[in-house]
Amino acid sequence: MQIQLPDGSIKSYDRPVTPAQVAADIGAGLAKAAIGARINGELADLNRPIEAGTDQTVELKLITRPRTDKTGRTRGDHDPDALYLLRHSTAHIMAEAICDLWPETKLAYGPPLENGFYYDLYLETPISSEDFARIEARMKEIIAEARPFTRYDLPPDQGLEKLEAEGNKYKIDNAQRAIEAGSATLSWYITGLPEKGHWEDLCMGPHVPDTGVVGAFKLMNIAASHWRGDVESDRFQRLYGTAFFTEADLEDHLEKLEQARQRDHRVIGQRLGLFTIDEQVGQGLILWKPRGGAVRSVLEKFLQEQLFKLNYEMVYTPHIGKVDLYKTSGHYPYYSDSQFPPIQMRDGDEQYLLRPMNCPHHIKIYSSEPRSYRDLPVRLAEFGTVYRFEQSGELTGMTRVRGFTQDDAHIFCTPDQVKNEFRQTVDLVRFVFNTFGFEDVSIRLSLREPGSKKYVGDPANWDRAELELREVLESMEIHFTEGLGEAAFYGPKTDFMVRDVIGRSWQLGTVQLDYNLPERFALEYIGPDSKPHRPVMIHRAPFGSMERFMAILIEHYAGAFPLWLAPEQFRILPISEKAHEYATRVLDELRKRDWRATLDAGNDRISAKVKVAQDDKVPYMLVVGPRDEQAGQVSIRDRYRGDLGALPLEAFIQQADTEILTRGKNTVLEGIGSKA
RNA sequence: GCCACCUUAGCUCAGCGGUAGAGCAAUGCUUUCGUAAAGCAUAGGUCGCGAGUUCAAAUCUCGCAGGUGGCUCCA
Repeated sequence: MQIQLPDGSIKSYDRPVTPAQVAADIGAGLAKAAIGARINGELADLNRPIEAGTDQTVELKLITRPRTDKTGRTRGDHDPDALYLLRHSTAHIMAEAICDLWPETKLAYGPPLENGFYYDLYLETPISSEDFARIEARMKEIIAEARPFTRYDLPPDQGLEKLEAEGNKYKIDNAQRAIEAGSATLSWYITGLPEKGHWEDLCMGPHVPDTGVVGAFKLMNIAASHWRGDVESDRFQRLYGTAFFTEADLEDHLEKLEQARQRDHRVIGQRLGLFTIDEQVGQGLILWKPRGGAVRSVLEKFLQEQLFKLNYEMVYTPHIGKVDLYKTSGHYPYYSDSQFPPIQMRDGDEQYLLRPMNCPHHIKIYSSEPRSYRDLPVRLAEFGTVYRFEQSGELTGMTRVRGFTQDDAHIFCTPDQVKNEFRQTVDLVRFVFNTFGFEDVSIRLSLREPGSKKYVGDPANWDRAELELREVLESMEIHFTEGLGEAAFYGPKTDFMVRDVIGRSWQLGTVQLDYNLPERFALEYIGPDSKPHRPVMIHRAPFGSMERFMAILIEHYAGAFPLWLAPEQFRILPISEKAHEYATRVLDELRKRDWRATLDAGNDRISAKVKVAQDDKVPYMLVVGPRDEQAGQVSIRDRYRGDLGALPLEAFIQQADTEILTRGKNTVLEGIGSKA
């Protein structure tokens, strides 16, 4: 058997070996550092025998604990494989500790995650975060014992028999799934040695060699989860934790989490006075304060400018409509659970609904007059506010709310025009995202779940729509993932997803293809043959919703909006009251241009004014004193670059104007560097 | 909606059975100052809301509301 190592070198063996033995053959240092392996790409235990015929070549990559620097931090990037093994094993250690403390615990499932691990378990007694210290203390004991993880395998029937005898239905379920997925055996891991091991868990592995490898860990939080993700099924307690090879790495991780918290749009939104939520107004209802409103208004103007270039037309429609409208559209029968209940009129049976979507209103504008094929595409745009009754536990800041404004538009076009219109809207979304410098955007083709009853319309239309979306994305060479069951109820869509500071993924922009609503509303246009034809609709929103986009934008810039977006673009800081008159003249000059400028007329010292303006993340501070007044200049301070020196007021205005018009591509005094 | 936790001054937080505190912000006065916080003073709180236990509740118990993290959901 040939073992090929990542550097290309080959070692030959005439008998089965384990990665541990290969590591030992290479060197004592490697043997000590190794904690697992990839055998032909598969993650495996260090002591897993490598099975192969004599003439076969096996690729082996040893996974080692990281090298650390003087401070005990991992050097370079963390190895995801090493952390995966470590965290998986830590999950077992936590599970053992919990079973020690609560012997009636029934374990279910405990995988590693990107940043840690969790274990789902069934236990009547609620575990609270106050119990974490006890659990952690027991875990530390297990780690101090440096007990080996020892694997053993049983054939499926014997294994199931054993599990039946133990009576844990969740593990039996796991085992049955493994067998269905084609597992030849069922495996257990003993934390300890077989002859004296006292704790074991059904587990596919792999694991680190022993519990002593875990250098640092922390239980993070506890949440409810459900067996097989089914709300009706048994409720688990899910404990989240994280683990690293060293204390310093763990501390760095916790520090990063704390920094992320400081970037959180809810923290910054409060600090910078961008928005507020009032419980008397209602959960999930955003009140945009003047500074947030300033940003939003720039965003809306920016987008409208783009839309006019693409021949969109603005429309305005009310926030409610009769229930019957939504029966026709399909919203009411299909999604009544997630809508605010209907408004019942005093007399008669009439009911109105707060609209969950804007499309029915726009459809009625389309159908309010006869349409010719010559008029198409018709592109109707509106910053349309919609209301959805999201579950209370789902609401978060500005990212998940109950009332929000979509930068919505509906394109009505002929079947021939679909691909072109779709391509154009995808380009628009990409242009928007590029403008704000979003780089970590993933694109998802959201398709229907085969066999589900969540969708309206003719399957043939669905097939056609899904195929068209796919073809356009491929022709544009866009990399995308597929999301089965993520489609809208009326059609498939392309979603643009970004992550927030906590790592949660949110849908922002969306482009949706819809053959069904034109059908349900019997929309028509007259074709060149003088006969009526059915148009196709594209629903699209580049920002998605103003609220969610704003949230992501706040986090993206950590509240430091670029000049063209900043709620307060300039703040004039007079050195003393003697300069107030000149400062006011400067202020007037900026405001004449509709720029968002303020004057700090307080009697603080200049350094105090600077500090406050820095904290408020104002892009440019204009320091003015007698010197500046005499020279007709302003002393410019940039929030990042500090004191940029002085410029004549007119020259500064010109440079700032360029920075605003180019949306930050050219900044004031760029490249000049030296102080004036 | 489910589970755990949280809710004290505008903000960040301390107090955790004996009747409310700090820093920052605010307001006033002094200072008139050249690039990340000058000094002094004043004001500000039914301790989320409602019950209960107790001689006594911000503190203990229960209910409700809102928030945070997950789960589920997400047109």
